[in-house]
Amino acid sequence: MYARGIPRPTLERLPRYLRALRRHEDAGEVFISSSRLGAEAGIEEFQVRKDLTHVEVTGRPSKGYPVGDLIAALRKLLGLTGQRDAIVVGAGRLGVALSQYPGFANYGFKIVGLFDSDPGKVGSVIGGLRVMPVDSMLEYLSHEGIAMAIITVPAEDAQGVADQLLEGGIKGIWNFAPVALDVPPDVYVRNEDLAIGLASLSYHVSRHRDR
Amino acid sequence: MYARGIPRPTLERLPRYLRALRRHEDAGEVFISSSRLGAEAGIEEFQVRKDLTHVEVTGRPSKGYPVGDLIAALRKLLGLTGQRDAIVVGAGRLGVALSQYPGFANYGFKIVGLFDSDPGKVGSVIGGLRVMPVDSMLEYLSHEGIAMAIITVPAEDAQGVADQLLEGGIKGIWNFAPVALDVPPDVYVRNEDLAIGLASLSYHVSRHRDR
DNA sequence: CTATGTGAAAAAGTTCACAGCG
DNA sequence: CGCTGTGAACTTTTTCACATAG
Repeated sequence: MYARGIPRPTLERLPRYLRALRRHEDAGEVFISSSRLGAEAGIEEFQVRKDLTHVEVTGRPSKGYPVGDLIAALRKLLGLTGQRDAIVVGAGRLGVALSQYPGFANYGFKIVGLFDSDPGKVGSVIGGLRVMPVDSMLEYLSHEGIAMAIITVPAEDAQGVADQLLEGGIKGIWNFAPVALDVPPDVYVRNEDLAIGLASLSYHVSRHRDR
Repeated sequence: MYARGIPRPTLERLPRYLRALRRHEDAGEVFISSSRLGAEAGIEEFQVRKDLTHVEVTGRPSKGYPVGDLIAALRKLLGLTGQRDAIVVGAGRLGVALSQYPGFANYGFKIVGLFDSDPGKVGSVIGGLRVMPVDSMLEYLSHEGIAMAIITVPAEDAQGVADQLLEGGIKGIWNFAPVALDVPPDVYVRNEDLAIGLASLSYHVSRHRDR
């Protein structure tokens, strides 16, 4: 019912509801129950109801939640209505993959700039984006008013890049470099160390063997 | 002190300790304190100590934790000593990026197979890996005894791929397709919807604007 | 009779504070 | 002393159960 201070785990689940809801909208369904929504998102139904408590939408007993309204409310809540442009710093394989990742468009996100420090990469056009020199990043940001950036540079360069992003007014950083970034508290950093994903698989698989 | 049932958040932090510890080992340091380790991993020191409770290593008052022993224990705990080969299904940009991601090698992980259903991709060699047809995957798995797989195919193909992986004896799946997979309970699935990352940034950035 | 919304209970995880060991 | 290890307090999140609304 309120929009502030949503629990982190809830926040991670909201996009999954949104995804499932869109399929229902496409199918022309007007209401969806928490149990149905949960089944599609892989989440328990009472968790769904609890999560939706944080959204400005109320369900109807015997019917469920209004699909269209819920989508609109989730989009608003997740900030998917405002400025959604982001840049990628680091035109390696991962940076390139992310800069063209089709899944982002589904949420209205657009990668509008791709930067690299390698002169051999700068100037080339990758998937419709021209690779720009990192040196020009600050100037670029000062013109464009972009709030989100993705870092896919090597660990040793990440802090330097982050410093420039901050100077350029970036308020949210998705950091794929395996290093802890030092930023002021008003800037949100989401760390995504891909190796942790494999390590996690590895742990579970090895426990599996032990049994 | 025990190795079973480690809390999920702890498990996600262990690889970060491992990363920091290796830097210390390289620097020739024999002991490290929880405060130092925490600072490098970006984690509070009491959290570090609590987490290390789950590891078969004990620190020494006034000195800290033995770096070498701790590394060995973490590696063992995370299953980084056994079979660490994995395959990638889906040779799109993301699949290719992951199949060559240098960060995996740091943990001893190796991507040994790359599969795709597109005949136009099959047969080409990408970063030393030959793209193999998905049709041959089951046979491949039955020979190789691989336990981990990464799915980067489109959402609509993901369940079909997962079914084949299960049949091939895969016990851990890292799923980048934005869909909930249906698998038996003894198979571990880690879902990684990249759009959630951007949505999360977006939420925090938009709250930032509101203030 | 079905499905929401929510207090209350339970579980999980974090933080603290400090006893105790080298 | 310095730094670990951990019980206990606290906080957050999940789970449950059920009154309530259409």
